[in-house]
Amino acid sequence: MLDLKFIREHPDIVKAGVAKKHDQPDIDAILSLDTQRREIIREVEALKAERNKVSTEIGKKKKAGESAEEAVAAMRQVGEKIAECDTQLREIEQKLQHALSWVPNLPHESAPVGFDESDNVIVRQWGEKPQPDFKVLPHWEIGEKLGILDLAAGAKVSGSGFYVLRGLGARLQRALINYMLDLHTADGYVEHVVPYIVTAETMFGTGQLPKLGDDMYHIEEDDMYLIPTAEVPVTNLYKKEILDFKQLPVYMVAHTPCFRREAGAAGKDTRGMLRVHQFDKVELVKIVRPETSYDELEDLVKQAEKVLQGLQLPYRVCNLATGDLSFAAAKCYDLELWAAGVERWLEISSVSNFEDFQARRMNCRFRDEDKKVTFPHTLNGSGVALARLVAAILENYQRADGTVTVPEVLRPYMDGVEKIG
RNA sequence: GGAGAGGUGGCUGAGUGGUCGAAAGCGGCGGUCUCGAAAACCGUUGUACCCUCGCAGGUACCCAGGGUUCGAAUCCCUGCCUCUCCGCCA
Repeated sequence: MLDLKFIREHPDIVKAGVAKKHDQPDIDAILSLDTQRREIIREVEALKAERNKVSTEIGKKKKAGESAEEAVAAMRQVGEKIAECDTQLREIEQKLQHALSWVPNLPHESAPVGFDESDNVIVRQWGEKPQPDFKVLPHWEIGEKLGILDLAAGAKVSGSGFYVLRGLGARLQRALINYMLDLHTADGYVEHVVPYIVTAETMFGTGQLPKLGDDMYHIEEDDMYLIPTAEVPVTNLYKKEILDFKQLPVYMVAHTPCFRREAGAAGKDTRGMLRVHQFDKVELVKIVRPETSYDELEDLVKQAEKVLQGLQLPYRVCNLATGDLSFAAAKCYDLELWAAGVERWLEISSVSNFEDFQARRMNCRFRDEDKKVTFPHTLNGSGVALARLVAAILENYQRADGTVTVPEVLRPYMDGVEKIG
C-alpha cells in the first residue's frame, strides 16, 4: 500500500510510477475520496467535541441534582447528526481503502523501464553452459527412464500439473532442501516452520490480495488460502507489530510447499515439472531498516546465487523491467538457471525489495533510536524453488549413458550416492 | 464438536455508566547521588487521524464489529482468540 499522504502530495509521481508498471488505478478518484474524507472528519470531530463537552456538563448537573433536559435533548440531535456523518465517513473510507488496495507499488528508479520480460536487463552471468556431445534428454524423459519422476502418477492422483518423485528422485529433493536450509542458516537466517494455509488478511498483508486472488487456491468454508509462497506466512509473522530497532534486521528462512492455480497459464509449459500447481521452495525473508534495503537486496541476491554456485549450475541474474515487476515489488532480480535438456533459461528465484509497501499493508513498524515509529522495508527471495531445480539438475548433470551425476555438495545428504541410475 | 472461564497500556493488574487514555506495581528512558555501578529519590514513558509553518488544540482506540444511552473500558448482541475440562484424533 502506498502512503495516502504521499499520493496527496505527489500525485504526478504516483501516476508516472504506476504507468511504468502498466497499471492504471484511478489516482484522481483516490484524491477526491481523500478530500471528502477529510471534510467529513473535520465536521464529525467538531460535533463529537461538542457532545463530549456538554455530556460532561450534564453529568455534573445531574450530580448536583439540577435538571439537564434541554442539554440532553440538544445532544440527542447532535448524536443523530454524528451517526449520519459516521455512516458517510465509513462508506468513504471503505471506498478509499478499496481503491488504495489496488494501487501497485511504485518501481524503484534503478528498475529498467520497459513493457515486459523482453525488456529485462541481464546483470551478470555465472558458470558455463554445458556443451554435451550427446543429446540431453528433457527432465521428464530422463526422470521417467530412471524411475524417479512420475508425472502420470501425479496426474492420476491430482490431475495435470502435479508430479511424483520416487526413490532417489525424492531423496534428491530432500537433499536439496537440507543443503539449502543448512547454507542459509549458517549465514544467519533463522529457520521457520510456518502454516501453509492462511487467512485473507494475511494474504492482503503481503499484497497477494485483492489483485492475485484468482491465482490461489481458496478454501471457501473457512475463507482461507493455500500459500503460493512462504513469503506470505513468514513476512506476516510481523504484521501488526512494533519492533524495536535493535531487532532489525530480521533474517528468516523457511521451506514450504507452494500452491498455485496457474490460472491463465493454460497451455504453457505443459510438459514436465516446469509449471506445476504444487512445488517446494526454500524462501528467504528480510525485514530491515529503510536506508539499508537496497544493500540488503544485493546481499539477498548473492545469497540465492550461493545456492546455485554450490551446485555448480550456470545461471544469469536479470533486473526486471518495470512492466514485469509484480504488484508489490519496487525492484526485483530474477535468477534464471540454464537447463540443458529443454535448452532454456528457467526462472528459479525471484528476489524483491518491497520497500514499505508490505509493511504498510501489514501495519508492521519499528521504533527507531529517537522513538519515532516508522515502517521498515521487507524483502524476500527464493533460495531457491525446487521443482525446476530438480529438473535442471536432471538435465545439466545428465551423462551420455543415461545416468545422472549427483552434485558434489548434495552427496553428504544422500549417503554418499554419486550417481542416479 | 460439547461445557465453563477469560481477553484492559511493553508486562502484571485495578477500574460504582459521567471529571478514565485509564489507578498501582514492574520494566524502559532522563536526571540527582557515585570514581563507577547498585540502591534510593525526582521526572518521564502508547498509537493513529484531523487541524497548524510550529506551539497548542481536537477526535478515536481498554480483542473485533454492531447496539442501548445526552454520555460506554464499564450494560446488551455477534464474531474471533486464549485457558480449563470432556469428546475425537496424527
